[in-house]
Amino acid sequence: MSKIQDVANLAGVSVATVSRVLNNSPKVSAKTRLNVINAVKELNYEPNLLGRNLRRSETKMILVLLQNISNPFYSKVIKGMEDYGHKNNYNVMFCNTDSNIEREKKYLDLLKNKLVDGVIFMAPEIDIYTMNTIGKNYPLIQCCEYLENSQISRVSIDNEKAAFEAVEYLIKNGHKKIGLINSKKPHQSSKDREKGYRRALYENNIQIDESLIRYESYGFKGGINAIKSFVDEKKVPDALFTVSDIIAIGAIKALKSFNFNVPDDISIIGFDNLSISSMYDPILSTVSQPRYELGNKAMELIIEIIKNKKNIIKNVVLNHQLLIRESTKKE
Amino acid sequence: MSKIQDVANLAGVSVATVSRVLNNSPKVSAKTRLNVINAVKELNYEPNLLGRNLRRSETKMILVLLQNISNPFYSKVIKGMEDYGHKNNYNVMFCNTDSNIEREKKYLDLLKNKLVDGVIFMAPEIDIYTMNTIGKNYPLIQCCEYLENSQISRVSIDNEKAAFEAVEYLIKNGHKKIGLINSKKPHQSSKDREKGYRRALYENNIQIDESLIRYESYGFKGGINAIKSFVDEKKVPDALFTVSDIIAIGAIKALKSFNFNVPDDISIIGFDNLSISSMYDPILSTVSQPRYELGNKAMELIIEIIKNKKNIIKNVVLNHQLLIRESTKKE
DNA sequence: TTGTAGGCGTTATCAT
DNA sequence: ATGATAACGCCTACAA
Repeated sequence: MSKIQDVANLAGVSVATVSRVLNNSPKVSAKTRLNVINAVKELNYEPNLLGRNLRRSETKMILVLLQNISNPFYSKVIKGMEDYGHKNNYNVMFCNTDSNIEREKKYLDLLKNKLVDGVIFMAPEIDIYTMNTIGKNYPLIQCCEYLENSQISRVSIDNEKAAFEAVEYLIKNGHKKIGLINSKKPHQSSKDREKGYRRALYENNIQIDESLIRYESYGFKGGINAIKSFVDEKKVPDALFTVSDIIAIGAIKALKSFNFNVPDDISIIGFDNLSISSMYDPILSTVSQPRYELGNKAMELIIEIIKNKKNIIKNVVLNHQLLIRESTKKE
Repeated sequence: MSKIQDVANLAGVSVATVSRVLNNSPKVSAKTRLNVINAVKELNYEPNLLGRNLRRSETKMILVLLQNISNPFYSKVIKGMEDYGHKNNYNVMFCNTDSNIEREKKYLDLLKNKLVDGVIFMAPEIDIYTMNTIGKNYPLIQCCEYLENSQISRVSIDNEKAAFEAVEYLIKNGHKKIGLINSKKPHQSSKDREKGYRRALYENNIQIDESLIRYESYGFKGGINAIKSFVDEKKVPDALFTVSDIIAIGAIKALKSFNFNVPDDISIIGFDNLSISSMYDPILSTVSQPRYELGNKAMELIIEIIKNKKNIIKNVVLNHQLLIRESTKKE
């Protein structure tokens, strides 16, 4: 494996000149540059970036911490991050925390150990104090999910408003007994979506019936369990808002098994517009987040912090969209 | 940000001793070790791994190249890789190639630039010659998908046999007009699955009817299109084998829209046992790959290569499983 | 058991 | 425009 000195020898120049050529410095004569380039080719030279990284004290690598990479929600967010990152010569590394705080902390060591230049959180597990402390010393951004009141910039949608609109749509279309299936885990987005649900009922003079609210695991089974418990209690809502598509799909599957028809008997609105939601039968009405843009923006913000070394706290809110499709009955 | 020298100063020892403590060298007196540890804590010292990596010329980082991280097939494979990697002090980095050869080559630079210690391919785009060449100089492994006859170790299932068994099951249960929906992209696994399909028909004395075979995009739409074309040609099979669950689900969705019942009118067997396949209605019969183990083994192999520096070509074949569920009619 | 010092491969400053 | 050389932070002979 050849190193910069070998190239220098072959080209008959100093390592400094080789380095200049490699880094596109303008102060190299055309002739020398050509010499060097030929030597590089002849030796099949590949710069050892460990040396460069140490010297420059940067890695051009961003770490993205998410709950689990296989969550379909992330796919477009990831794309948005990668695109912006690559355009700016950054590589992006995605790591699963599995909602495990120890694991998250382990990954944060990559930051402290200078192996990555910045971290984007998509589902922070650490407490707000730790997050703020790390954020004082290292570039940090929160994307989609976040700790409220933290001193760390974030980009997300307005979850409260989105939920409000979804539930209001159900109300405007004649539904009265509107249930909520929320996640057991009290993420900020879930809390906000529940707030929106409650406000929509409140502002439309519908008494909130706590027996129509369920807190379940965030997934297919959560939806199934919620429906089972509604059926058990012989009190099935005439419409449902769920904090995720995957919960909604579980709910639909369970409703079918109890011979309820969606949307004729029950309307359902999910959240996130996952690809599966348009494959399902019926195609799910849902709230769509601008996932690509969320990722893109998060990457923009972190690179900005890295470059500017200063940290102005920003709360970027992007627009969501209510998608009405087959799982909701129109009045 | 403190460095090793600061710790040494505070502890009243040399940097060598600090380094020894950090690396758990046994030749440090208990007292000195304690001193150092205290100094480390007091200064909140975090070693700069860029220095270490350069010095040791390793990063303890494995790069996994896959088509797209959001493909649900990968989720458990990824978990298997991470678990084995972490247990052996390796970090794992997953990157999307989007089936783009340029992008793949770009990521391979991380290997040449010494930023990762090895690469696992899950859907190689580069040609066999390039792969072999790189494999001569750097640790490489193929997982699930692979280039046949390459000089690079791999771990996968026996796709031909798995397909054979699936199709034979359909035959044994009374189906005669058995269609195949394959992927347009001629990946090795798809080719092998088609081989298995053909062999099953052949060995059971069923004439292969090429008009029952479709090559479509690898996804939901592929399944839909295939069914549309069968219906257009007024020649719908009485059973279908598809090379992926997601194609199978597209097919089911389309069949429903044409008022075919699965499995009463048509039996379908997919491939991969994606989580969505057990959420669907009907629950999909499919071939399950030991995805966690595939990932685990691939990681084991690459770490082995890295440690041993020698490269014995291995073809590891793990066992698949035919899962018969709701989308197939029993005779 | 501990310290000294050289070197990993690169970049960047300062001469020339 | 080019070269010599000192870092970057760490590890590890080798010496003591």
